[in-house]
Amino acid sequence: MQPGAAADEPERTFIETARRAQIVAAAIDTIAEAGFAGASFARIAERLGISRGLISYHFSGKGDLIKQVVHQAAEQAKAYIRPRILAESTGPGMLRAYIESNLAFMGEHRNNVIAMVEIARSAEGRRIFYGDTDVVDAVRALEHLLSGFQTAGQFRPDFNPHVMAIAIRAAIEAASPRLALDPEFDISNYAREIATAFHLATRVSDTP
Amino acid sequence: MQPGAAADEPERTFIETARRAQIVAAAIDTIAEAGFAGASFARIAERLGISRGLISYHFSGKGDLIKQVVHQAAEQAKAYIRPRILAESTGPGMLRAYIESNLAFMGEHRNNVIAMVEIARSAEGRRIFYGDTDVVDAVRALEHLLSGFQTAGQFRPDFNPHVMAIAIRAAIEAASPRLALDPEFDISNYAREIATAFHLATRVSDTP
Amino acid sequence: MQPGAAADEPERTFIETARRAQIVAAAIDTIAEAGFAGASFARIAERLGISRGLISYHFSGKGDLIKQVVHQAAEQAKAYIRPRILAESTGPGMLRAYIESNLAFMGEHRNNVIAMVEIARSAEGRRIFYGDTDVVDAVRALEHLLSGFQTAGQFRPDFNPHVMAIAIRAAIEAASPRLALDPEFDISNYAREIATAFHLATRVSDTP
Amino acid sequence: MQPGAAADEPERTFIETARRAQIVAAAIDTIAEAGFAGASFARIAERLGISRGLISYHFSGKGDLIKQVVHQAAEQAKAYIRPRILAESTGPGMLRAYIESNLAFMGEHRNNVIAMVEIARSAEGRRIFYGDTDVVDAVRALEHLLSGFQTAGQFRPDFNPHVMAIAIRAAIEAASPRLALDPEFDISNYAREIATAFHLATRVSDTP
DNA sequence: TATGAATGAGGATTCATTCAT
DNA sequence: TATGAATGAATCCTCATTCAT
Repeated sequence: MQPGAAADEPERTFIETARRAQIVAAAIDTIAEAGFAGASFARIAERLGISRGLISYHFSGKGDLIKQVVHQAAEQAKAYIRPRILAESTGPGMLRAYIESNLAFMGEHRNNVIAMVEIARSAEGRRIFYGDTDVVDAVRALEHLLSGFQTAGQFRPDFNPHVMAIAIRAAIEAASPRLALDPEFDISNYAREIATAFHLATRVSDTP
Repeated sequence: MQPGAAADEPERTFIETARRAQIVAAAIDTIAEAGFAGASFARIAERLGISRGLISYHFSGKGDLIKQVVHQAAEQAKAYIRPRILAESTGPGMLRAYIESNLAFMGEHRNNVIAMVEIARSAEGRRIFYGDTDVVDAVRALEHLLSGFQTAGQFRPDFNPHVMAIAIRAAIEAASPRLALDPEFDISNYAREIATAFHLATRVSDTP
Repeated sequence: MQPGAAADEPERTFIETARRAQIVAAAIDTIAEAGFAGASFARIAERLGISRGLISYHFSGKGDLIKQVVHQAAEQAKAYIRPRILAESTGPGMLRAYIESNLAFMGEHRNNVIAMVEIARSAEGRRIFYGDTDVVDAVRALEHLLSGFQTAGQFRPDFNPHVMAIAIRAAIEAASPRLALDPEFDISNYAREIATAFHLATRVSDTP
Repeated sequence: MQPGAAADEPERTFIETARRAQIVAAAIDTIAEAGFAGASFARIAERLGISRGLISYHFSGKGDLIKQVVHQAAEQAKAYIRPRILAESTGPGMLRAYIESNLAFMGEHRNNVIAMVEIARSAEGRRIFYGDTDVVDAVRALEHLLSGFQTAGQFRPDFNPHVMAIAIRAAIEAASPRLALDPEFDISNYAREIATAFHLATRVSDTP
């Protein structure tokens, strides 16, 4: 959850930065459309009307491009979600904000999220990020949130925060294929339902 | 949920049936091991010590093989899970049985489940099953269970059964990568936690 | 210098054996013609009128093919040269036989030798054979011959067998590019001259 | 053997001359390190911290650059070797000086020599110099030396100077890969041994 | 039934080169 | 002078599929 900055990034021209972003964006759309395995350099390049070689020119390899895809998508997601969580003060409020802002972001940036999920799910994608923190972070940060406020007494004390975090992330990510396939899928309703479900699953029990 | 037999299946010799089952089993293990994209005919054939061509001989294409993989895996899962659900009489009991038997089956047949999830998640796999019922069935059957007993007053009346079914399936399927990657993952504990969480999320509210 | 046999060679069909030999032969000619770097699968395949993929089908990679090229060429060379050396009884006789039979073989199998030298000289080729014995053997075997008969008093005692072996091999291999480029190059005359030169360079000094 | 200047060389600014020399030097080191095939413009440019394009700007093509590499290396070698030969008065003295100064230069300018040999050996390199005099010169000059003093009665009359020159050059050049690969290779000892060997091979026979 | 031979498309990547700036 | 952006050809390799045997 550390803010984006990496000290040793190579300096880049304006044009290069633009091209890289453009290619990353095209990669995101291509992955969302054709899946991770279907997102060949050829298809990405075709979408932009550039040569395959140019992608290799700007990225040191397929793995590099994929990493940038995830990085870019993750940064955007964090920028969207974090303030909405921090605007809340209670654990349950934050949990609801977490779920709803995650899904709201997904609704507004379908492809970003579809691409991330697609990458995370593919075996090759997991190989690229083997040992990388960025990916597991999503679950871990949520787990911390849960266990923190559980200790503070704002959540039911007898659930396993790790398991609960997995379940919540799974429910969020499950929206992704529906978004992609079902044009009538109502994501804000989905968000409300999920938030309520996990509110009930985590609240301190009401009877003494 | 109709039992395996389709009317227009071609007649098969004993040997052919055996070979097909053998190849499907090898495909399951290969997918579980190397991922969907990594499960080439070459690798599957190598595992069995047969020629690549033989797979093409027995299956009309890769899509056909994948369909059989899912079919075979799904049949086994149903055979395991259904009686355990039907042994229960109440809605909450059935829900708990659904969750726990699903995860128990996953624990005992890792590869079957990993393969199914791997296929369901891959874009190419989804393309193969586009419009196919087998895959959506898992969610739909659960949804029927929920809405049936919701009508009967055994579940909280104000949740959307479709959304809840998605969330439950997602939580169950999320166990798959953990099973594959984390050898210390305790699936029976995970099952208990998930069952409890969704029990709380679906029970009729206790306060008037 | 151990005879060809490798115990664990995979069994091969008649056709496969033939194809492999054919491809190796085409590779030899292509290397001789276009150099190591110029011997792409495409060019080799084109020469045979087969597809590029077929070469990949029969050989596990470029390195594998190159190894077979060297192996095949080396076996033929050994089969030609060894009996001619062993037919001699004295050190000087063997040395002359070594030089002359090497060069005679080169004259009769230009491409074989050109290919071997080309491979041995290219950086990539050396990478493939890094640590391999087959290649250094040529110098080492000669060195043993020299030092053996030097000890026996049949060669001048005060030369370094290793250095001398290098020089002799170099003189032999130097014929290769001439063979390739100069159609008028008289290799048997070259052989005689070289044999004489190194006879003089290695004989026990005639004056007491 | 004509001194460097060609009449129709284009005029060059100081900077251009410096850059060209710098690039040629980098090319030499790169070839020595990565082999001829491995010496791409990319690697050469990287070593200097300049752009690939700049090399294309200064040289009309890869062939041009390679020619300059050989030219520059050859000039340096000649400047080192010639005076050492001319300091001798007898044929055998000159031959020994030729061999020893060649090898001494190689010891002191490994990369120069390795690069030259690497180029001369590669098929692509030979293609570039097809019909070029610079390369054959090395052999031809030595051949003149041998035949001149042979006529003068200072060398054995019955050897073929052309063949002998080839053998001597080959022995000298054979040191190059050893220099590159074997850090313990003792080149001055090698030089002495070779010089002695060819002294014996070329001297007028001592017995009437 | 099963094999092994063969294809051809498509994969990422590297390369020398060109050109506007 | 020099750069950096871009190209297109060429590299090896893997894949699913076909077909004669």
